[in-house]
Amino acid sequence: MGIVAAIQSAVHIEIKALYQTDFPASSVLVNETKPEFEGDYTVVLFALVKPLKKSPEALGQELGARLVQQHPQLFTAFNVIKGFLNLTVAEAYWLQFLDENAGKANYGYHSGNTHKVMVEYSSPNTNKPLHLGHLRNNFLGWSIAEIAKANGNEVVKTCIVNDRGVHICKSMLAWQRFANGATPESTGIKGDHFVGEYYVKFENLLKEQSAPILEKILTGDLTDVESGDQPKAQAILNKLATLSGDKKKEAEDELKEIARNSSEAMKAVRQMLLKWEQGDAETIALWKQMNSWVYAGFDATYKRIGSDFDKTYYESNTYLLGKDLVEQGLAKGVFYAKEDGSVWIDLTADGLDEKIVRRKDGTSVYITQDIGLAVQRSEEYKSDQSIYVVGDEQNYHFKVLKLIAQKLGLASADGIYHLSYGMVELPSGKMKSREGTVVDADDLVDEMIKIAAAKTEELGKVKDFSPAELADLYDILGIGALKFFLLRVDPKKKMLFDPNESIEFQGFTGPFIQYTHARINSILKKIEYSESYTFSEEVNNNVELFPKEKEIIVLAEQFPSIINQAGIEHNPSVIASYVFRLAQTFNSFLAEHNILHAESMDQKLLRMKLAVITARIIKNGMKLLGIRVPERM
RNA sequence: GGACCGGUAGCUCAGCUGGAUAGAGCAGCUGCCUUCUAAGCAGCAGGUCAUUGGUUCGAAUCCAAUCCGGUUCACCA
Repeated sequence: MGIVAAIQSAVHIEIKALYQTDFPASSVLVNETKPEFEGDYTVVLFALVKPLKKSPEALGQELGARLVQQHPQLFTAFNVIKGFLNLTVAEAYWLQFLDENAGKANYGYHSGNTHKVMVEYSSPNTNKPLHLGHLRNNFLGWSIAEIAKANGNEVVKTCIVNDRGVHICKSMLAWQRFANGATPESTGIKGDHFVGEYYVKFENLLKEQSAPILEKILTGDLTDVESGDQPKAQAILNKLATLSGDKKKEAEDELKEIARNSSEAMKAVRQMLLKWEQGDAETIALWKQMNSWVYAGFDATYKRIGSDFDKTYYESNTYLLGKDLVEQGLAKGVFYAKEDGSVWIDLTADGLDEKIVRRKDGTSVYITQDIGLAVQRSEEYKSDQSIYVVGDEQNYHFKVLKLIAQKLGLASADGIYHLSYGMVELPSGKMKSREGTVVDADDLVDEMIKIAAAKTEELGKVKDFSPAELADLYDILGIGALKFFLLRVDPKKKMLFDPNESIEFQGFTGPFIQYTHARINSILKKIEYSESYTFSEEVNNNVELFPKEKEIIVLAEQFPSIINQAGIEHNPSVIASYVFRLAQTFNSFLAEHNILHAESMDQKLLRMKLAVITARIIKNGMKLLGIRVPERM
């Protein structure tokens, strides 16, 4: 039991004893005492004042006295200021805590939760390389999975690869037309980038072809427009003159889209997709070939950034799923069919809209496939929670997904959790692939490692490192900085990626924390501390703690509950903030006190334990973020 | 138009189950390396917590309205 829970429990017991009133322990509000007051933890009394019919001052005095009297092993002093009961926790408690935990390799990690959690993340498209947005997704997904494990859960990491569809055919078509048989091998270009180039080539072709069509449409001439789109185009044209501002822009974009769809290139792409669906040998062969190039590229990137999966699903295998669910839904009356044969669900009662679940041609739409996959996976793994790490532009999609699953009565429905994260934006605005403003993942990682190398060399502390050690260090620092930068903010919120700030190695950054670890490690080495060292039987309750020493212990004691909190909130930034605060506190302590040349043997031993537990928390905490820490730097 | 998310220091972000004088980092300014790594430490300065109203002992936090920004509401995925 952590100290906060212990305080809550003690308050619960003593209030019952004093006033025969039962407050659930968990309802007792316990905060860290602000530095300007005397004490470690504070019980906020206001909520208790009214039911107990006591003044805050009287209640504080009575309760404080009683707590100190009844729990001398926990509390040694108290004071009451306004409605706040500040408690000083016994030094012996802190020392014992330190003694019991400093040697634990897995300090902070929980065990024994029986939940089976599935985390789906990454979900790349196989038509272009990974970019900055994917990095946030990958880092988040990986970290969430680790945090779930650290909370004692069994975790399965999955990935659904979007390996089929119009966008893939675009790259394929461009390759057929422009590549002259070129391959990643023949050009020396990484596979995913190679394929991405053809995607861009296709987009350029499309731009060329659709521009004149759009011009013609705007003159009112719809002869180039696909017959199916003509009524829609006409309707937009009719109201175009009456529109202005955003509405006008929207209408123009729709026309642009129609023009694009009417181009020869798009017709060819749709033809190709049709052939793919029919299993045309040549098309399938090209598709396999190009995807294999992309996978080789992805694998290399995943390896560098430390992403991995227990199970990878491919949309080409799953896109037909969900059909029988439609039948089930119809039978249950959850869905209804329209005259044209399409199948829908009416979610207006839930504040949403009507949603199609099967097209009139009988094929299933994205959301139906997703439900089908959800069912398949939950049957395969029997997980009780599925966390989907997907951008917040799909909030609506997942709301609908969960609702449909619930209405169908699927066992896995309630376990669906959409970990929605905000977009990564640049100082120049949003990343747009069509405008070429995306930050490429590989380039970014290269850049970070390069900067890590430059900064390290500049400091000149690594003269005795071997080339291999150096390369590893630069990796640890560069990727660590990047991961920390992307994970330190609340996932829910959109974030700004300022390149200048991301390469900063000072302050609230990965390298700052890594540096603290290296420093501690260097001290421990000088003390000749080793992992096999055991602290038992060395408890010394006569040591008086300095404020900085106590601060570290108080923080260290919070680590398990921080992990718990991060798990409940699905939020790695909780860990990032905490580890930073701990590192900061330790550095401050180091500036004030000496470990090697401590005032006494007892003091030295105590500080050694502080160093050990701090280093361990940094290491274990950073591991939950997917960040390695160096032994020296 | 409906739904959802956000607006906190010059910048990037914490804090949001209501609690003490709203916190970090960066940038700016002062100090501190013959003493365990200065990728560090100590300090100064910087705020109408978007606005208005409400709820109450107490509101950055809850409610309502307004303003601003974003996302979404496809027989796309």
